[in-house]
Amino acid sequence: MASSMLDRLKAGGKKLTKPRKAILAVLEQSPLPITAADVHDRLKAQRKPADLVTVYRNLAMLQELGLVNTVGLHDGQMRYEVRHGREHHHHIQCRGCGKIVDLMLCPIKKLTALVEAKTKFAVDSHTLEFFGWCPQCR
Amino acid sequence: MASSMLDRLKAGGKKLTKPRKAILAVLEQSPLPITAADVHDRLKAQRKPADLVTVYRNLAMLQELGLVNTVGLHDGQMRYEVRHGREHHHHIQCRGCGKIVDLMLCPIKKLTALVEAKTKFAVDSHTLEFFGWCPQCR
DNA sequence: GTGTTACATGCAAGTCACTTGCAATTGTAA
DNA sequence: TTACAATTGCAAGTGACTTGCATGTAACAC
Repeated sequence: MASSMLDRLKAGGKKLTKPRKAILAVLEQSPLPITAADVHDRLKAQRKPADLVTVYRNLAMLQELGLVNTVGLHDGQMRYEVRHGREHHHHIQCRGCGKIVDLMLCPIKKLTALVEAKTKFAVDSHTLEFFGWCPQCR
Repeated sequence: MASSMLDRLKAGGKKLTKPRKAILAVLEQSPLPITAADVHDRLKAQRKPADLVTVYRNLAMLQELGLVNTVGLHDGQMRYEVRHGREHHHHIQCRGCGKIVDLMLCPIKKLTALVEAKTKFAVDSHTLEFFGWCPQCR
């Protein structure tokens, strides 16, 4: 696990419990954003089961500390991905099979100043997700 | 109500019931996307109450016919806005008070071809929402 | 090591947005 | 006016996520 993550946990007064370490490991092993239920299932598969509530609480905590990003794809559940060492990016999801692919691009940075000028808001984040049909499903 | 909406309903074999007309009117009167609960409340305020289930079913139907857009802002509920006569656009929401403002811009069209080339997906839609702090809340 | 304590966990129950089953109602077109 | 399919309202169900609370356990001091 990246030591920066351990440092951030320590700085937040968080303990390194067994379930917590297992949850972090699952997140780090996943190249794509996954749901709380996914994390729960993988913990069970690895014979390190933790309560789904514990998963939810840890994901919320990691998000507050800025260690994970959330990805909402409008299918009624949040997905989570570790932030550490990864560039800001977006995703595309297939409407057929649900497959998610990373898109290592973001055209929004240049736009933020324009949005701020138009709205007088202080913009602090944005979401951008694409939907369509993957090669297998179209 | 825009006659195109009536035409589309008719073409879809839909009846023009009283609750349905009232729901459409509420949507058309709202300049910003609103939730099913919002629609339900406004119907009650207008003395044209309809069951929340009826609201949900009509919103789903209108979305299928392409007469309304859905807007997901990651607060656990969908919002709906009529499509008729409005350009494709996005939104910004205040993290403090929840206020939503229309952003009449979209930088994504030009990007779609690039995304399709990179992923081999057939892109058919995208979501883009901004979050920040409005002038009153920051 | 032992003790202390604040943070964490697991279970049960609760919440909230949304959906489904079904009997009763109502547009619509013949 | 009749007939039938679409629609509605109510009740109950679903699924993601949250909260309350008693028990468990890192982490730090001794």
